[in-house]
Amino acid sequence: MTNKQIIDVLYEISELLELKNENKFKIRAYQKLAQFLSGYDKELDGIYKEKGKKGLMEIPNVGEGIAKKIAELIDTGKLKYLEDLKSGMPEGIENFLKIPGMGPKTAVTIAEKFKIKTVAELEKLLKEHKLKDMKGFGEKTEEKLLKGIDLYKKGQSRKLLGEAYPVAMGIVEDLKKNKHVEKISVAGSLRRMEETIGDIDILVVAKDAKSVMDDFCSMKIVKDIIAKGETKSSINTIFDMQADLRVVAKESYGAAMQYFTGNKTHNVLTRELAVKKGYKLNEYGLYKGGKLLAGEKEEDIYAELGLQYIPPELRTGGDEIEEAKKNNIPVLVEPGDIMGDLHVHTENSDGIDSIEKIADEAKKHGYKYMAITDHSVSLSVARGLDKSRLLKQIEAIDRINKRQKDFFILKGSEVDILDDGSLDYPDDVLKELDIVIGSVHRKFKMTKEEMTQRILKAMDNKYLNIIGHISGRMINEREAYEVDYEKVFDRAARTNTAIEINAQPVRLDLRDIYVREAVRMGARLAINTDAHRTEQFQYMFYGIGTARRGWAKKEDVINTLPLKDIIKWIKMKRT
DNA sequence: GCCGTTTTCGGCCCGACTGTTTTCAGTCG
Repeated sequence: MTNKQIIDVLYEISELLELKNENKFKIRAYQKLAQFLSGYDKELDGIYKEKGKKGLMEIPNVGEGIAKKIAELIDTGKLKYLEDLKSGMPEGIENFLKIPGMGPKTAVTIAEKFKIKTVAELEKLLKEHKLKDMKGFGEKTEEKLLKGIDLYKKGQSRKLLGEAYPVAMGIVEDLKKNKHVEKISVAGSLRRMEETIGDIDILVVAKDAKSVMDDFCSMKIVKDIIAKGETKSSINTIFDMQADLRVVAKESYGAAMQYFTGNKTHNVLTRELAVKKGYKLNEYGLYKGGKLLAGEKEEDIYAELGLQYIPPELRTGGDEIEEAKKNNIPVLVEPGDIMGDLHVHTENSDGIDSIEKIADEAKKHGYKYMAITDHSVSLSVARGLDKSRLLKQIEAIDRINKRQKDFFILKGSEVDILDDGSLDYPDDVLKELDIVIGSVHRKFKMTKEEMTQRILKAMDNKYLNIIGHISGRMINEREAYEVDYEKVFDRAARTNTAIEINAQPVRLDLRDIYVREAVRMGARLAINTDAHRTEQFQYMFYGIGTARRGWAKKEDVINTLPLKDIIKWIKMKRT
């Protein structure tokens, strides 16, 4: 049983309890744990099989009640408690909760009164105005729910970080034109650099809030206005993403940033900490009695709570607050630390730009080096290079390198890791290269054990320096194949092989929770864009965000090294 | 249902906006 399956069950229970109008703290207990587990890098299945129920109870937010349920789930694949909850419910009612604007109260009332099970039936009722006579139910509510059903039908899957960020930046640029805007920033999951984004949160400091609200609600990309108030507005955009704007006074900017950046659990934890100290924390400031202790700067809020500053990417409601108490938050890797990109494709395989153009672009990004890593011979769909084409490319790169100072192109390849773990070029070809990435591109459906052995064997090749996009996942498109990460990281640390954080928005692979595990185990990372055109160099930003979410420091990442040190590092494995 | 420099019971974060409410419930983040 995977963590994800358990997390889904926990959420399902919390939804059903909500529908039953159960104690809200009980509901929160399930949600809290579900959220905690989504950032947890250990497999519950393994913990239970090794240490039993007791082991489960060592996990934060797991007590006796839930430990018992998880144990039953792992043992039998089923949970009686959940089935009982479901059996007392109108069938299909959980779907109603997925409609924006529809909460548990409305869902239960409607389902019970009209005996309907599907969203289609609900839509029909709404269109026939059958619900209008219900208490507290007017025309506007009817309209709101119909809009909600439209959104539901589109399947509001979360957008990729790389899709949402440019939209958010567009909004920021638009709003900056308003002369009342003193400060503006993205917040929420975007600022936390989550791999997928539900909606765009933007925070503004302005004296004339109304004028900013007006501008926000009349932007070209506005599809419809969900809410418009004095300090808060929400819109739907033509990109099928919701955007929320908050306007606060200057003295509350830090408090508001703190409040709108943390995920729900992080915020609850910080506010609980405030209460324990006899303070109150809200989006306007940290207060003791009526007195404002901190508000303008985010840093001050954490300091007054007795915490080290917690970077946005770490505010996930995991153990970051405990670590901040102990001053254990590391200095995380930053964009300025990156010295070069080690995974780039050219027109010679499935990229579109020439080596020269790519090199020029890399220099513009302030890089000191880069690696050209086209595909290897087996990957014919990507026009992988055979030996003679690869040797020709090597010569070409040598010629270009002779012409330039202060920038160096490493001759590389993204070599296929074949089914048996051998590499797609023989060693006498590999040794002509400066750097080698090994990637799995085919035969994803192996068992976990087989896939792990395949990758371990590849790492034992002394010419292999980096494992590329290790899980093969494509967010919202393709599931990751299973790998035993602990074994891979251990081997990586011992063989001087780096694990890639592939910065393509659809990949972000190695993902955040495993980055942290890799760092703990002493494996090095390489943050690469896997660019197939020069515009994709900007993806580096997303890769760094993922690294930061995994608590990675500059020294954990090989492409923060100066050229001579990275060459030294590669040679270490070859000798 | 979890949790404890307020330990085994009694707490458990805080506020904005909307619709239809004549004082507030429901939803959302």
